[in-house]
Amino acid sequence: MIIEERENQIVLKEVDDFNPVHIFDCGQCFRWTKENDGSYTGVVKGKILNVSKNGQEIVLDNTNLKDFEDIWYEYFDLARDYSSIKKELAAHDKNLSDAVDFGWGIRILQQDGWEMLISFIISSNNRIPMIQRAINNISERYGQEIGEYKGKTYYSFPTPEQLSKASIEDLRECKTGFRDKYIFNTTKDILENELDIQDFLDMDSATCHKELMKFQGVGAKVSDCIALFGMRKYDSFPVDVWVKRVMQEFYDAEDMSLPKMRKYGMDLFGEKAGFAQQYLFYYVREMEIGK
DNA sequence: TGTCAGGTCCTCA
DNA sequence: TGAGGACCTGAC
Repeated sequence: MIIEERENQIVLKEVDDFNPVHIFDCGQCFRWTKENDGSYTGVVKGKILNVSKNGQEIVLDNTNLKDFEDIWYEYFDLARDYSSIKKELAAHDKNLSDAVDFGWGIRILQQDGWEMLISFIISSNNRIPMIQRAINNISERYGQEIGEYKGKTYYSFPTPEQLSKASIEDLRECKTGFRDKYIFNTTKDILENELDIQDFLDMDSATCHKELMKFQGVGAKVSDCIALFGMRKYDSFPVDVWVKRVMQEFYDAEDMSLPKMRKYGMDLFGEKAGFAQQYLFYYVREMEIGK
């Protein structure tokens, strides 16, 4: 990978496994919006970034070399060799190989654990546009104004302290629905017990999964998503309706319960279960396989 | 008008 | 343990 600094931009050349569409549309994040020109704009760590693919180049707009080194290199997981991961997964079986070919540019973003916790609580029994809207409402009301980009104002995701200013009714007004009390209680839980989200990153996967489920509104699936996308637990295997479908279509899994399906997937793909899940999930959802 | 969506919680056996 | 129902919301 070659890194080139231009005016207010960083350009990445010769990146093998990086496609903004795959990365931002594979269901791992909710705060990147697609612009009319096909690029994506989002907010991370108080910075607004726009990402586009121009031929073989990846263009990161509205940034500089320092922020690239401090934030974006880690956020986009650029130290990881996705080619070798894909090679290993593709060798596992034909279906996974097809899924990897289809979503070749997926990378698992290293997102903020606290933001993932609240975001995936909102995701339960919900649709993606509604999830995005609720998170945006929360950010606009309780986060901090970051600035403008191409005429639009952007806000940071609120800290636990900032979000604690919201009542259950306030959260309902943000269109979180019946999850309002889950968010309220989880936020209160963190502040009152002085829980540090960073501690979850140091836990082993099983402990992390179990501890996350102690928060109200966090069941097995949501816990796995938070662990995978916010806590670097790459052996997590979130099982939702889509993954259940793919396991039955591709892997002869019988109609088993979700906890059993979770174990089935973790046993099947081992320490790379999270990566396998992402390629499979993106593949079946885009192709609407098994629906 | 009824169903359904990237689940979780609660209740009851 | 496991099954069954309720649950905000809004798009079809």
